[in-house]
Amino acid sequence: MDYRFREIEKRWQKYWEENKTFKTGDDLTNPKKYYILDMFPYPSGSGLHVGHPEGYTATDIVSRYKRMNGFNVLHPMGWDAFGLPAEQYAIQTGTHPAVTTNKNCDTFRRQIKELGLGYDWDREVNTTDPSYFRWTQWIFIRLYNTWFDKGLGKGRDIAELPVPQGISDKGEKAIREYKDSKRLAYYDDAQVWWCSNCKIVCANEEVLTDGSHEKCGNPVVKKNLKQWMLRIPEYAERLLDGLESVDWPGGVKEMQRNWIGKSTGAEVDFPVEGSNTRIKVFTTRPDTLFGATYMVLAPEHPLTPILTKPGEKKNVEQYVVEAAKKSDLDRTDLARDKTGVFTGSYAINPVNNKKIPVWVADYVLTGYGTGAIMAVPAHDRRDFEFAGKFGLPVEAIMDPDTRDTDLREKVLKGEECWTEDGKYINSANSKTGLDINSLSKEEGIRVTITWLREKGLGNAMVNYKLRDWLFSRQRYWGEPFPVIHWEDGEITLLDESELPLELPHLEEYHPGANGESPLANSTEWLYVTGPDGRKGRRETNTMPQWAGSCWYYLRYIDPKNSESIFDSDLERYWMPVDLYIGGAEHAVLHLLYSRFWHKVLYDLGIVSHDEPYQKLFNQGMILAFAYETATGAKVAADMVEERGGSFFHKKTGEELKQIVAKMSKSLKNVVNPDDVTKRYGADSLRLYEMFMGPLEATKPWDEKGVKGVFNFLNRTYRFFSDELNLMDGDEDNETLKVLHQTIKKVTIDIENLRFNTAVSSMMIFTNLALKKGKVTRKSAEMFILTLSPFAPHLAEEIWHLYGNTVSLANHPWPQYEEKYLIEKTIEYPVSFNGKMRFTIDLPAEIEPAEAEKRVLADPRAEKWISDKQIRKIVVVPGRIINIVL
RNA sequence: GCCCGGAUGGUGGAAUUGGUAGACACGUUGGACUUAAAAUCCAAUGGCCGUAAGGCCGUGGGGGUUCAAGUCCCCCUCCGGGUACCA
Repeated sequence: MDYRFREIEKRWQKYWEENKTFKTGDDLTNPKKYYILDMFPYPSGSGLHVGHPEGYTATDIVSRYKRMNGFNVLHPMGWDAFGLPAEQYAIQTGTHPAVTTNKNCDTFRRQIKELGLGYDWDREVNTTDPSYFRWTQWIFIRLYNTWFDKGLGKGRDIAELPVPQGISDKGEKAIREYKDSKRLAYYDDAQVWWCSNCKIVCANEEVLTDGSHEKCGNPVVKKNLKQWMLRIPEYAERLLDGLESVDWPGGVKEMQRNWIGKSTGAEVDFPVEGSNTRIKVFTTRPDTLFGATYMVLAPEHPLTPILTKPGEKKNVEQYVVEAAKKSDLDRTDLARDKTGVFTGSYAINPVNNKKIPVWVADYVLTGYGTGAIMAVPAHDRRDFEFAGKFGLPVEAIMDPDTRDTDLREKVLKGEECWTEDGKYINSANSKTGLDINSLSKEEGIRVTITWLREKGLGNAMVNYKLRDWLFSRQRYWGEPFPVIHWEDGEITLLDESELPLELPHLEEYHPGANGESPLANSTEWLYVTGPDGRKGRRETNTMPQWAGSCWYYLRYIDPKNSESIFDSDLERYWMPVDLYIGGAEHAVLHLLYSRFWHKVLYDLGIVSHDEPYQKLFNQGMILAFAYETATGAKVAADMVEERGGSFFHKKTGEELKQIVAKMSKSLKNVVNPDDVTKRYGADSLRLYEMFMGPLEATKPWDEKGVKGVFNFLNRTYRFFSDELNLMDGDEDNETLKVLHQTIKKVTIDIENLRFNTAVSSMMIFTNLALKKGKVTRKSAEMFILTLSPFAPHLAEEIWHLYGNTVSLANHPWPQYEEKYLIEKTIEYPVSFNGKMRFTIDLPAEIEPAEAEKRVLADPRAEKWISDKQIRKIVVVPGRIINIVL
């Protein structure tokens, strides 16, 4: 019978939809629950590309497998639908982003259904739906009303914040300011890239390396704008700790640790000569204080203008302007030339009372540490380069621990930099009373910190690279903040009962004046009057796209609840997410932000677990073929023709090179799953996505490869759908063995997310069945069940042909039996000096000594031994025999 | 720059996690079927030498550990992801 995949797939998709086959069970007494989650997509206008179904097919297979193993499965899908493209489209066409968004969601939903992916569509969420973002706003209010209690190491309600006597004495305003300084969400100036031509804030990626705006080519500068910020660094330690308990790829954990960037050290105050001002620095190496020969302030440091002497004013001001044009990446790039200017001021090094110059340089960043450093050029590479360039003194305070005498001499003379360990020298001062000479590094650090503390000059300190999270965007298409700015400067949040605060309908989506979002143009929405007659203005910023994706996994649990964010019993049952699959590009930001919110909700007693995602897996990216000329110019795929295995430009006839690149509109190499489904069917697409290679690998899409799995499905369908190929009675021994091997392999591979080898083992079984010509009905049924999570339409069809009247989706998973897998003999490879020469069949249970004897008795061994002395024979039971000559 | 990954036939990949390198596919070549094509089926297919038996080489490059290295260690090259307003 022909494999009529179009008809078959349509039939079963209809069946699943009508029977709600994949509806989540509501039996909370079933202890076997499995919450399996895909990173939900941004529904772009171009629809799905073949990269999306990769992860979705993987989770679908696991879902179906778990369901067949008696699990209560939660497997939902939704849309991360706020975002820039819909807004830009609105600016151009005036179409409301909600219209565009809904259309795109419809396309995505249709495409996903046509792939036979078994989601519970009754739980679909959409971040742009007011009934969803109502709760995003609700969480924001929670963040605003939470402070982090360092003593307890957890977030608490702001009402429980103890206000020091000195502050409460000063009255309401002081108390309010104190509380605001502790809230997890706060409103303050933050630096953003500003294009004065377009009058908008730019994303880093929109700023080109020469500091110009990608869209208009005009230079961008950094500008301070009032922004909402979240104090994620308060949770740094918790975010580090939590990584210990989750089953995530090591690389992702490592990236998160590095991103948090914990470093321990000390903060040290440097008095400024002739002033009461002190410069506070953070250093991981307080033990090198004796080597500090100058100081550096970040250009944006508040003391920069104050410490600049009149004679240096022009230089410094110009330098600060220039620095504002550079990105952090440019500024800290080790390979780049260091720049800086002298302020004219001097600080006093507290350990030896030496006068040291204060410079301004952009290799020091405001956002990290205190925005000022003490420079120890003898023992820090960046400081050494800077000192060399500007002729600043280099004083070695560490005798290098090296055998390279030449290098050691240079270091001691200040001609080389030494960042490794050594013995302290020149590290004592009788007047200040600090002496760390001859101590080890740890002791040096400890003694110096004790000394600093005693003198009131500093203290031990932990610093994190992790910065406050800039949580607002100057956009229309995002969640509005439930915030009112009153004319007297007070900020209040809406009451929960007033949520959701919806977006106003606009005629015009152009940005507002002075970098405000388009919401600033919606005067009716914007201005409010309080019950007391006080006038106020709503927040015009909206939340970033991260906001909706930070907690969507929680809403899936109870998506239609209008009373609360979700039901607690349901949350306790379903959380944590058992398996989360998505792209590695989200390794840090999304996953870190999401964990942060979850921990706050946990501290407030809203969720029951400290970590949201128990197991994480990153699927690799799918690339596509692209073409380039000999000079490396890219050629759009529709301009290329293939002739005899080579590729040529259709117009110029030039021979082109086939390369592998990201799918992109400009290269015209985007593969649409619809085209593949039309030609080969959804089961083929699914199977190919899994067969291409390991789920985590980056791999190129090759249409020819689809043919391979299509052939397999064709053969499988033709063989197993034909009654003539089925027999009653006992199964052939070889068939039985391979069948059970296949079930075992597929079972273990699904558990380990190794789908590519599962598919190949099923191919092996079908190939054998075809060779044998007949299999028993029982074998056929077991095989079809094994195949069903991968090619569900085809499997349901054959299952139905075998006389079953209900879907196999809830049929128990086939069990393999070890007794069919036992081998009586093992084919041992025999190698001489590690080179395999021949194989020998030996009983599986053979003793090593007996194996040795049998090998040496084999005539083929003679040739390799000849007259040589046998030095050793290694027999690894079940594996190999190696004879060392 | 910094952090995290990766590199195996003409191509995608497999390799019991230190034990026969190339499973399973694609492609190619030859054959069968056909008036022909498609589809399907059968066979061969890492490179080099050889009629063959067989031999030598071979997992990005260089070194090392081991009876044994694609797998472990050190150094290098190239490619990909992230780099906080793309999400």
